[in-house]
Amino acid sequence: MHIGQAADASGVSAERICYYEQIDRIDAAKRSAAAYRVYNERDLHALRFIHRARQLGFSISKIDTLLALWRDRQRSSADVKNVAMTHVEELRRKIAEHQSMVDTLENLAARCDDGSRPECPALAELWGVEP
Amino acid sequence: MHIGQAADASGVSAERICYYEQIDRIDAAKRSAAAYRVYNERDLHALRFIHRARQLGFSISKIDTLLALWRDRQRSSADVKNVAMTHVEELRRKIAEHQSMVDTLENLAARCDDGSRPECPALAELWGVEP
DNA sequence: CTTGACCTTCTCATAATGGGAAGGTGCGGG
DNA sequence: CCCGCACCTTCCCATTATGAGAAGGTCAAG
Repeated sequence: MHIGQAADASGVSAERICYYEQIDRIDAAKRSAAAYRVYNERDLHALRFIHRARQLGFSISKIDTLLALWRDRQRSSADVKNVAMTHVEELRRKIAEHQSMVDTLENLAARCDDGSRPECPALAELWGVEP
Repeated sequence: MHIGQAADASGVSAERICYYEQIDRIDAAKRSAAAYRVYNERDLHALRFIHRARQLGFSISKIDTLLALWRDRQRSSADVKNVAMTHVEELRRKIAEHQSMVDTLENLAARCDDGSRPECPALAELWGVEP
């Protein structure tokens, strides 16, 4: 199986697969006589794992940790859970930040006239000039 | 006022100020005899505006739009509000994405044993192997 | 054999910032 | 008056994760 098929089957684009290989996030694929990368089912599993973890917002370096835990037969569930929960806390922090931006902006917008007069108290406030 | 003081007074680091100038986001500062950048109160206003807008999550290019609206005497409140509300929608979309990641991860984690046995259903599921 | 789809590597680009090197400047103290 | 330190200048590289493109090699079908 060549890289294009592996990309289609895993959801990870061919360019990304090359990139992951380049930064040693995945093992270098075996090569055909013509130096084409060749993938097997096991490789596909790794790619699908990475795809899924990216969807869940894990950074590439965290995925590295997760893959290491997976390879480590002595890994404990608690370790995995720790990584996941640390990540959840980061996500929650970002959510809170974004929510606070939304709140502030809606407050500003509520005071921004819908009409076409040029004065906009909200913009003025952003600008640092009280209306 | 030199760049360091402008940075302290505006909350925008000196490097960022140079960067914004470089990409034409702000007007090039006047220069002293020794080619030092010199800032006045008006410049500070612009920098503070940018700082505030960054805190609210606006991208640099959206800030460009906002600054253009500010400079445009014909601007309408509605235009400003549109930019802000489009941004709010983006923020909300990100919040929803992150929240859905959190939900998925907490579901997985709930099924991940706290103990030290090596099996972790959550990781296995990520890996694509049903437990 | 030709054609088109696919593969290779290398390079550049993105967004926004941090950091450093090499060199010039401003100013207060000795 | 000069020293030294803090500050400034420009230029360049690194980051994160990915997209895109060029120039060239390969495979398979017609």
